[in-house]
Amino acid sequence: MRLLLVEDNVALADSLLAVLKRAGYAVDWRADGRDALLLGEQEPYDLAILDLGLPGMDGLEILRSWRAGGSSLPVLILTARSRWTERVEGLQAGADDYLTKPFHNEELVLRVQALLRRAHGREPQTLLIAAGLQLDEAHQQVVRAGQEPVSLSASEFKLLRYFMLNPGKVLSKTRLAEHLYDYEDERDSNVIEVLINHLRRKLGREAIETRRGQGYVLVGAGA
Amino acid sequence: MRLLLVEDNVALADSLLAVLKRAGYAVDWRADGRDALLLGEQEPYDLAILDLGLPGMDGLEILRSWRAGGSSLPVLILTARSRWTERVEGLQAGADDYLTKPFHNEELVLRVQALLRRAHGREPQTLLIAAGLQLDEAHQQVVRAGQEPVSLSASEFKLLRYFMLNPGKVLSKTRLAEHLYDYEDERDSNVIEVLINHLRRKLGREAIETRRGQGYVLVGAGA
DNA sequence: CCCGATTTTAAGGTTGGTTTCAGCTGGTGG
DNA sequence: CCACCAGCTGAAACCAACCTTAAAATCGGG
Repeated sequence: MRLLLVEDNVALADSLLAVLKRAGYAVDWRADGRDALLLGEQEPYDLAILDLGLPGMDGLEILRSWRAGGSSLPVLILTARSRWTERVEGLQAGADDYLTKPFHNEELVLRVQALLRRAHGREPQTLLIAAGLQLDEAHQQVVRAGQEPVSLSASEFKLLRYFMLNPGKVLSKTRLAEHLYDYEDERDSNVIEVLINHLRRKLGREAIETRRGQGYVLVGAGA
Repeated sequence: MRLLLVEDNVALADSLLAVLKRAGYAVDWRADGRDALLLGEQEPYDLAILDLGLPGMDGLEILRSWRAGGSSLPVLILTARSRWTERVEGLQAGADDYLTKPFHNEELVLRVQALLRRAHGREPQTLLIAAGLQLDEAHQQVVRAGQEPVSLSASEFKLLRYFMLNPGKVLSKTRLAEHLYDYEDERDSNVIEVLINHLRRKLGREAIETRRGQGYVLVGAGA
């Protein structure tokens, strides 16, 4: 799988490069819009990640230009939260998905995976399986092996997904909070505790163990 | 292994130098940011340790500059007080790990080891092995060769880790206390004795020997 | 704009880890 | 052999982390 990353912020680009490579993709990076435009036409990429605030040539122009040339290259757009009207424009211009900054690395990888699967004609398989649970991204619900589906709220879902991405690991409250809320403000609250409580109610008390002073673990296979 | 230490506080730098050298690394030290920037570009270091509060040029700038130049030098960041926005910036700027001051010397050495291993493609192994025990930092657990994992409380764990970092050595109660509690007031209590008692209960009575008037030793391999 | 659902805050209760304490044990020197 | 001192140990007291519940704020759809 070969990706093209178009991003002018060097620091961010570097970090994304690292993440994507670790996720097993070959990634080319361009900071300049014009370069990217050409590259995207010439090289057989499987997907492009496009930042909208670019020097030289705007991300949207690049996208429109590709689409005008008949390319169906899957495109994931990165946009700052402040201007999410861009998102609409982006989708109209032919983007396949978008992600607002700041975002979490896991989120990006998930989107990329989903897009690639979709591009390969497969149903974007959205079932994440761990600890005896199946998590269905499309319907925001969870199923325990052979039981009724459980419906979760948005944040319960996010939290559980993070657990399922790290099965068996001890996750600190801080880390969970960091993942749930796009970094920024430090929170002094017990939101996480409350959410854990909700999850335990819905999944069974034993599903999540607490390791005092360290964090929580989603426990294995379980009955 | 050759490290670059960038730290402007002379006292701290001195102490870190000593620690790192004792751990078997060759270390160059620079207090000035600009110097460090150049050095990091010119010399083939295996890892850099970077303080964020620097005169001349900020640690983050240095890091960004290195990354912009294409360097993949592993970087460990030191930051005061868990001002975690700094930390996020740091990681985004391409740092590989961070440590908040104050920290214990052993902690630093452990991180450095982990980073070096990771940089060499190995799984960042978190298993500390000594005296027939395996100590797993990630899960805060201890396993005796081929037996059930033993669950330890936070302070029991810290104490045992210190023993395992100094296998076979006689450690005085004072020294253990110093290590357990960030060098504050001299305590007149038997906390250590109590903790030793707990450890003996969980690991077996013979695991720790008493040297009357001197301290304790974690005893060797055997049964 | 209103209503129901979700998210966040707040408060009090519970649990379990840490520290202290008091009495005990056993080695050591006189 | 005794007295003393370092260390041992169980239990109480204390404290911080965590749980739980409910009410307040916020969000989203109609």
